[in-house]
Amino acid sequence: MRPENRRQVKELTLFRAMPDAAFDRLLAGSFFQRFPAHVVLIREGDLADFLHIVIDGGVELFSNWRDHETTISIARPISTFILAAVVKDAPYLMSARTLDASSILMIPSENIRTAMLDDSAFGVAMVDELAACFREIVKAQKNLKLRSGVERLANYLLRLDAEQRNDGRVVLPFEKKLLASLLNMTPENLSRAFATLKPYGVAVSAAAVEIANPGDLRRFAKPTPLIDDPKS
Amino acid sequence: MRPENRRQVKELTLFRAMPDAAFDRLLAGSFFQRFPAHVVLIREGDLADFLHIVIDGGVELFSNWRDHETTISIARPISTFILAAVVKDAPYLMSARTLDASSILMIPSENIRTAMLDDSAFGVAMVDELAACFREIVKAQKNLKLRSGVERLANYLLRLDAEQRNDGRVVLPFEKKLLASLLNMTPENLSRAFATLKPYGVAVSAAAVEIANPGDLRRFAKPTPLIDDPKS
DNA sequence: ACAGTCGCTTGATAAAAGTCAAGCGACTGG
DNA sequence: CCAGTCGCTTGACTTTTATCAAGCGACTGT
Repeated sequence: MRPENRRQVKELTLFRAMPDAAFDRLLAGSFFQRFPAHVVLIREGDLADFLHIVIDGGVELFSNWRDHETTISIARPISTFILAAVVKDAPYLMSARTLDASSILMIPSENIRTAMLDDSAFGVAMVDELAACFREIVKAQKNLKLRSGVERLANYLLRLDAEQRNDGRVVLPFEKKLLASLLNMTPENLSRAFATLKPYGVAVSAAAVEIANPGDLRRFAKPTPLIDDPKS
Repeated sequence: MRPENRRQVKELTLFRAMPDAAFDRLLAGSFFQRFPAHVVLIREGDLADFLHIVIDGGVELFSNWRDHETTISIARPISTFILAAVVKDAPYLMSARTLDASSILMIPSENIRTAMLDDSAFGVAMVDELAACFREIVKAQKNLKLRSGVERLANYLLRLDAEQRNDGRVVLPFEKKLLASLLNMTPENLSRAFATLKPYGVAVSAAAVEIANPGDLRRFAKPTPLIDDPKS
């Protein structure tokens, strides 16, 4: 791991308040590793030996049941994933695979748990992180239960537009197939959902999406901070 | 609040390790209140002033968007709810209403946050609680995204059967209307879902459900600990 | 006792989402 | 260069789910 990466990780709210020496102890026995795209990092049901942190690239968290598979979320740098399994010392509930070539830092679960007991500020940071994760997934749950597929897509596009701030020109950050799985629809259905949004000024060509008039789309999508605002 | 109630709350994993004096400080400024059925305790979007704990009765956590409403979860004694909003000092993401006549203990958010800073063992307990909540809702998400309505019902019945341990005789703990909302279907559809399960030995009469042969239902429902086991 | 409401069920119908099949264009490896 | 694969789209069709309407029985308040 390059010193710059160490610095980036240390900047996470989770570790920011930690004394340098404690952070070094935390990292003892960690691995920093580069993986190619589409490598499975974690299989659901396995025991949570390591806390994972995406330093570079991207990771898909997904799950299977019978012959179905669904994407739960996408982890982008710099962020942790599967924190909850680590603190509970329990089996992972989700699998994880790299989206692109990615750098991953793996910290032994044991280190996290002991650091938490030693350092109450770190405990507080963990509480904060877990609460944030919980709220994210509650929003995802509401999104899923209260909205139709087309509505989920419309609101997703508005979020991208807000993130990318490029005046209605949005580029999808990954394959449509994956987007479909994240939004809980089939790829065929996603295609049709884009077509449905055409009258609201949405034009797609490959990964580039143009939102002619965000106001129109907004009136259709009816976003609310209690579902769509990443903070809050 | 009766001394017995205090003892029950103190028994929660969240508070168990806390010294008695600290627990008293935590409860300073708390309210213990009885509410009739169907009273709204919390409105989503409001600021999280209090941590709520169900001492008796039951509470439905739900959410609205446009003209839709959905149940996110049910809180039964003795348990906390909306913990995440409290620690983030953020708006509630869900509304809450009593299901039956209920006793609720309300602890000022501020007390929780200061207790967390003062007492690192309490911080650890909070981490544990939040991680458990997170894992619960991840399972709910998988349940929702990977299974059909009938499959969700079948697995729900199996869980009730395991909880109630009454040899295939199960009693639904609340109205079918609410169950439908929890399972993300309409009441009409829930009726039909019960009918669909008839060939697998499921017979309904009002709130009483008889599972003639749990093995049959199990083969249909294909439960997995990674979705259906409340612990794990 | 009675009208009124409410929870639940059933049937008919409509809308949403999934499946199957085909085709197109981009990339990939021999 | 070419065959093969893969992501994506479109069309036809099926299945699932929601909506609308009606009816039944239990409970409620007058």
